[in-house]
Amino acid sequence: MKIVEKNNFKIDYSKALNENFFRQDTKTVAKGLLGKVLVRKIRNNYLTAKIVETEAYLPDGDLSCHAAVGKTQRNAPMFEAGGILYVYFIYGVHHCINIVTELEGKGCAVLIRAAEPLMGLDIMSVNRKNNDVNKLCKGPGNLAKAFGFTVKDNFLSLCSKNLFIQDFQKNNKNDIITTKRVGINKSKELLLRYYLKDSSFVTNIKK
DNA sequence: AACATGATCAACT
DNA sequence: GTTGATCATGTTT
Repeated sequence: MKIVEKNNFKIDYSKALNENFFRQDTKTVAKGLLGKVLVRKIRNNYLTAKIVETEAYLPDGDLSCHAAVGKTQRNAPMFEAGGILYVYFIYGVHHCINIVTELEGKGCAVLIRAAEPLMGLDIMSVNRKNNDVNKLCKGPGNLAKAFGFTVKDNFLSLCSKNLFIQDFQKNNKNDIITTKRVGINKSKELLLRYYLKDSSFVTNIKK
């Protein structure tokens, strides 16, 4: 396997998170994913980016969670056991990727909202039709587009050599900011958005 | 009718 | 530079 390295990050499948990580409490997973690296291999190329912003969507008391309406064709992946992908299409234009959490039947996930591109920037730029590194994976729609995720990728395992989350940066509690979630109208008062304080790759929210 | 968004453009500091 | 209006567009309710 070709050695690939960038910003002190080196792909190492032995450091991939296993199912047990994703099957924890959703808030724990959402916070825990910050600083870790999303790795996807497509057509023998690696795309990698450090996760800097997430949102939790909870199985109980969260009307904004897609699973709150019960199991449907669209949200079916959310009811599987944690550790797989849930991708949905939104506003007729964008895809958003989520990592399913907790146990089978629960209905919850973590939305990946932004990441710091590390490797495969050339391919991400082509996918995005944009060369601005700062913005390649800024925002859930942009992130999914940079990585080439679509609804066809629903149910994909996040514990495979072609798609996994690699342990990387350790955060202090002070490094993580917690706020209300973005772009929702139900259960909007819940503080379930998390991001790394000093990252310039987090989405800029306008009030 | 609403939607877990983003690009663009006009008008303003 | 920033801010706010507008729009693109498919799927779900």
